Amino acid sequence: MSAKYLQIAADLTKKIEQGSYIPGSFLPSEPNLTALYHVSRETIRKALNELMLAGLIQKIKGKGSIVLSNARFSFPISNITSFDELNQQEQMHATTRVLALHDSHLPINISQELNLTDTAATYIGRLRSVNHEPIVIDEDYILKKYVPQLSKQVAENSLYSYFEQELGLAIDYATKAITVEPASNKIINQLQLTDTNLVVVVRSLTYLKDTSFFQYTVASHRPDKFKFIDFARRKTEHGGFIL
Amino acid sequence: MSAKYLQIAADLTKKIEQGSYIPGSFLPSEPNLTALYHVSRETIRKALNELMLAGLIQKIKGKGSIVLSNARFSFPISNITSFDELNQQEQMHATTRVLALHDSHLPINISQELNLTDTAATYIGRLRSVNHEPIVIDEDYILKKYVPQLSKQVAENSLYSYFEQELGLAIDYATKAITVEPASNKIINQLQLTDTNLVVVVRSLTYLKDTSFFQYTVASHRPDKFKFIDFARRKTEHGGFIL
DNA sequence: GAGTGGTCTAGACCACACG
DNA sequence: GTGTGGTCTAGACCACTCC
Repeated sequence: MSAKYLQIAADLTKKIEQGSYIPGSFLPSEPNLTALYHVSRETIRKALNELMLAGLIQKIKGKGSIVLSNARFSFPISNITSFDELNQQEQMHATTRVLALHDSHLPINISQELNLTDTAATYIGRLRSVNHEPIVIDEDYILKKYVPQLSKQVAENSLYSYFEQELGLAIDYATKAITVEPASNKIINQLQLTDTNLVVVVRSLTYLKDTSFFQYTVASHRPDKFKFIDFARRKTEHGGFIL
Repeated sequence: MSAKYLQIAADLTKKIEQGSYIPGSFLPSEPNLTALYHVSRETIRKALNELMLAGLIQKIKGKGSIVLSNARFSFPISNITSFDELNQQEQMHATTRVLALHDSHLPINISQELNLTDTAATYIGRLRSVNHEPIVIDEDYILKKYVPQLSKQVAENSLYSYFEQELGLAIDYATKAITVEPASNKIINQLQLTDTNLVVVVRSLTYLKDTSFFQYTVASHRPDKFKFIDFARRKTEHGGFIL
């Protein structure tokens, strides 16, 4: 049983997606939602705040909460969604081929930057394809400390669901960097690049809820298949924040 | 006079940045912060939530709020920060050359997608350079409805500070899409690309606080100079959200 | 003035971590 | 058990929008 405000947020999200609330129109006012859901106003406000963060609504003081549209996240890297979860959402026919799976260590620059001593890791190399077109090469380093063993079968499916559901690991946040770089010949061949030697590289450092570092990933995307969509709210000045 | 919780968030942020609170250590507990700042616990929690969103701390139930580090946003597209604001933050010597400034209209695909009729806009083309190296070509379409006139002088400086401080426009959020595409010959020349014809294209739709569409921007970056860094929290399943 | 969202309070109960 | 963060309440006052 999750928190009330999350249930309310999920319910409102569903109603927006189903069209019960039309983009451009206003949601019921906070006092009205308070009555509808039989909760206090602060709880309603927490729920609406979730919709704000998701870019689904915009609140206007003195007027109300307006339903936004166009907020389509077709490749939401910003939410740590993995390839397999995307696959299900986007209804595309994707395949994953495991190219390598063996014991290894974190790259030195990473373990140095993070000040880690226990760098034993499992290395996984995977080629993801959509409709028989190679899209991205994922290279993962997963710390043995948290995942001692990994099978090829798991690697062919979703690592994240295995980590979370089978191992009970609580994945929580990540820092990601996107750059464009020349690819190695190996990757050029694997992605079947012909016109260019450039790939989009997304490097991720993933952490657990207890802030321990857990996984390093380098994803090399075909540049013509890469798309990243983001919703951003403007920071205010002088130490201000998003609201 | 901004809200208490924002002042507290700004104060805590300052103390983290100054090193009063060390990465890896815990902040004072919420009851302690309540006493320190003489506010209620919910107000403290709103402040801490801002630090969470900014990736500065991580809260662990039953333990406390731990100070994170490593979260360095060297090119935070995800916060709508503009080139000029970045310039000041990053201490780099940057120049802006205005290549074009004339009346125009929004591209048809944009006005159709957004269902706009009043598409009169000012077109601005600008070349941004750092240390005499061309980095990015910005092409802006700014609706005349909100900004009837624009001078070359304003375009050479920060459009955003002009919009916000001179015109009092409240810029609030944007959707952004990042792709990699072949560039036109014109842009290839302007960015002095030699090894490749690919550029990183960041398209932005910017909106005001009242949800009215305001500006369309196409930024074409030299691929070797492009970097995007992001901090992301994991979405929970079944309609769940970030927290 | 009536209705809206923005902020804040003082208290309560719960779940989790640790000794 | 004690301390921590997570949630929720019922009320209050303010600023803004619109009539």
